[in-house]
Amino acid sequence: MDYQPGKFEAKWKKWWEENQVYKVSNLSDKPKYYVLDMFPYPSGSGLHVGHPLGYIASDIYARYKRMQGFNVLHPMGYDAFGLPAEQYAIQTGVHPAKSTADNINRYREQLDKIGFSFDWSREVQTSDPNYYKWTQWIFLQLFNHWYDNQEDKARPIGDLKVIFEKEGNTKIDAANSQDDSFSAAEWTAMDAKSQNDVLMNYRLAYRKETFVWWCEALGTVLANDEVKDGLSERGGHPVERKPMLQWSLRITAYAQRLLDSLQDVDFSEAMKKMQSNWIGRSEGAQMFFDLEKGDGQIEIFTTRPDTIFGATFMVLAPEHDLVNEITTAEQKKAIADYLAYVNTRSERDRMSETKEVSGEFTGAYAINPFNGTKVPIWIAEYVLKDYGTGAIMAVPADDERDRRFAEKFGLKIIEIIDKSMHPGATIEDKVGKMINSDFMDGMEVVDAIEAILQKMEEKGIGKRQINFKLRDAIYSRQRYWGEPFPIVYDENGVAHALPANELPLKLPELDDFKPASGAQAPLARATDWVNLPNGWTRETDTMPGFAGSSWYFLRYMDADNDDVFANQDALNYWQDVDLYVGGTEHAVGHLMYSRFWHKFLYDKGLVPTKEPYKKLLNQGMIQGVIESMYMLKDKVDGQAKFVCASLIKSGRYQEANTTKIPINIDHVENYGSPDSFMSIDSITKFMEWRPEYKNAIFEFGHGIYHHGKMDNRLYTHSEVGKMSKSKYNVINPDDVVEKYGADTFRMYEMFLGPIDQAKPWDTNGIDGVAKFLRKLWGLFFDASGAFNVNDEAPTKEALKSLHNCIKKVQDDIERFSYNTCVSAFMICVNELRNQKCNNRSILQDLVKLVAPFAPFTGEELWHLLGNEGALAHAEAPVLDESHLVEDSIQYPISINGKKRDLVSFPANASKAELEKMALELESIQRWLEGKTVRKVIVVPKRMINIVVG
RNA sequence: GCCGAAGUGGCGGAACUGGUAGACGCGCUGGAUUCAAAAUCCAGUGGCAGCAAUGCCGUGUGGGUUCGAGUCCCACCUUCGGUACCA
Repeated sequence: MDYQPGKFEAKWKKWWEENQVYKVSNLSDKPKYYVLDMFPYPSGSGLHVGHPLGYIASDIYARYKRMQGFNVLHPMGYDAFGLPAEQYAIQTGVHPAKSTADNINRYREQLDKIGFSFDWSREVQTSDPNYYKWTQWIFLQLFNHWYDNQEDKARPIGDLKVIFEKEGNTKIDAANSQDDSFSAAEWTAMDAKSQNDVLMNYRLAYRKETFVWWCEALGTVLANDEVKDGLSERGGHPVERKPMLQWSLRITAYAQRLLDSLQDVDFSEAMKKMQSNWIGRSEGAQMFFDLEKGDGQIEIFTTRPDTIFGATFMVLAPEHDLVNEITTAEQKKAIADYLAYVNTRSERDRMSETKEVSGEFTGAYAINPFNGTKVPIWIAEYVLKDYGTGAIMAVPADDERDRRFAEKFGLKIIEIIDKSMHPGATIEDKVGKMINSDFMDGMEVVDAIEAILQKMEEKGIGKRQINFKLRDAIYSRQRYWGEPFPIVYDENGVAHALPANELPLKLPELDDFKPASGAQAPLARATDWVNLPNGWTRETDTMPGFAGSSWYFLRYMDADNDDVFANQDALNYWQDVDLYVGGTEHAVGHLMYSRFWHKFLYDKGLVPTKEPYKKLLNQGMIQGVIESMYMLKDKVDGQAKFVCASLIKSGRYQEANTTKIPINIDHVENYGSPDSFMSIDSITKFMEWRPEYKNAIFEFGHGIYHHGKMDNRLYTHSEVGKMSKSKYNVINPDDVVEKYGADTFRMYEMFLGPIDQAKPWDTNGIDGVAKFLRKLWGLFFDASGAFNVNDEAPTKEALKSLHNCIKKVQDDIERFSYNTCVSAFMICVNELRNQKCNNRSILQDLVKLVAPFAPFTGEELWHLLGNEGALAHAEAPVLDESHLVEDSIQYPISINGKKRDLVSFPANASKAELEKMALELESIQRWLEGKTVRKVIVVPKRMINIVVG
């Protein structure tokens, strides 16, 4: 019988489901193992060939561990809230819940076809009220806690009230955004609203007017990690800095712990680096500069307090609070003009022109606390409101930006470090001898830093401080399709938590999902829902995408629980995720947030581990080949004709031959000459640049691609890039599964290369894997096509082939080297074929060994062999090294490191014997003529090297 | 700029702790089978020279360490990913 996976895949899929083969219990004597995938956002375009890569890798590991005797939790779910569904709703009126459900069904169908061993009874959907009930609940816990820096953990907000009553806020060391200090008496004298306003500045989930990234096109604010290069990560729309009243999460309270425990997790170095850069810890000093006039002070942060004698001016961020106050009458206009200029500039402008310096003098001066010199105070864009204190002391002698600024505006530069002993050293290297620096003169930089810190503390001018780049996470989104905040406001605008028994607070029904007027979220339209009978109102913003994904892995442990987010027995059994598989794109978003939530829950005693993920495996992206756009140089009917190769290649050219498709224009950007080739992306840009081409049409050439030859008027270009709908290079796994079978698809994705490497999808090689599965199948059948295995004792050579394979595959699975596993299988099957092996015990072990990679084929053969239960729960074959023992070993023999012969010697030969035998070889003798043997290196079982001179 | 990863045949990639470079697969070439094609099977396949045995050269570039380097060290080049007026 031929290998026809289509004939049995559906059967086993059904059988697995009916027998709940992959359902896993929280009660087991076996050791636990938790294999998790980053759950997908169910987009409208379905899965492409890149999505399953990680899922296949994790599934192989889950199946492998299961057969090794572990109780394996391997769940799947959907990150179901999100912007695309909402935008689709705005365009079409289809409710996001409906389109999301449709997409989920499609995803499920696609996933099922690939044969994953997910326990679907634990499925979660973040948009399900039974799930987001607990997202809201955890949010309220954050709302009801503050962070005690002394104890280094979160504590209930009630504790803080007690502290304030006793001693005000002057002694407590808490993570906060409270500007003013107050005594116990002042606290007691405050009215309820003022007290609540103060408490808000200590909560781990707090509401405050802050500068946020506002995206006009999306009609919502975005978090730091959702903004890239001044554009929104989703959609690539411009964003601007804007002060708004928003909810935030005080992730900064956990900055140090998030950094420290990176040491305890098994993430790639690159991933750790990315996270620690994002956290951005820097050690330095906080210092105060008195203003020349009045009794105000400017607070600055610097990592180089030693350079203070070179501080010849100061710079404030344009948005700094003091700017207005200190600007002198004669500079008022200049400063106002500069601020106006700053306002006209988009974030993108600001980022793209970092070489261009701009700024303005406030007219005011500050006093250098060490030598009493008067230094002018400027404002400039290059100082950021967000970082440090939004103010710096500028040391033009040793800071690149300060120097550029000083040079442009003719400010004084005082050299303070003699780096003549260290040519090429930069300020980062912290080397050199101090000069012009009073008591520090002659000191090495590192000693100077310590000396000035001490002096500073003595004089009370400043103190040591640690600063982080990490910002608090903006947690409000002006959207419909997200978790509603379980928050209501009283008539004074004070935020109150909904009582737990009112959770989940469900999303109200709407038929218009567009943002309401101003920066109001769509929910503001649901007036019945917003306005409560007692005159209170609900929060109308919703939570961001990372809310639901910050804790979903915990819900899988106990997915149906209505009383708690997951019960303690389940949490204590499953503990944490042993293996987490997903893409690097979540390095600073999801992974940071979920680590933060986990640590908070740990502080509360609600989870047993400090970190959620023990090991992280990043799968590389499967890329598509982006084919160029060809362009005919001449015009037809007054219109330029464009030919898109990717459409031809994707097989849609037939339809395209007869259809003319207008080009979509959504980018505005100049593009070069139309005579050169263009990528499909750039064509849209080009069209905008040259509107006369606006009505040009796609024409799909035929005959061009098939013959591998280009019309000489056409230009071609192809590159590797992201697989995406807009690039017409998406490969649908369904088609591959349809054509070759799920197991071929699975194995081919693994065979493509190392799992963590990005690689372009290339269907060309898939035949090799398909052939392999046919050969494997063929071992079980005779020439007439009848199932035929024998029960005799296996031959020595068959055992050797099998156990070689077991050894290699088990080693390689452990180090996630799946591509080499596949080649080990190929080698084994080729050998068994040559041996004409159809021995039952050999083949049965082989089936068990390939089972994690090829579950459908494995299951079919397993049952053909007469087994009853599910292959997934069979025991993995056990390696017996005794089958691998060799009588003789092939030794490469080298002269001076160059291989000259390859000879087989007995495996048990001693070093001396090997040396003697090697030297006596005729093939070696001829190289030794007239030379002296100086040394012979023998590495038993490896090689022999003869050194002559 | 800074941080990280990677450069190996025509292609995807192997070589785990320094020890036979190119496993396995694709592609290609020749052959078998076939009326023919597909599929299948067999053989070959890093480059150069040679009928061959064999020799020389070969892991981005240049140097070094070593009996021996794709692997270790130094300098550089290229590509990809992250990040960027972070004081």
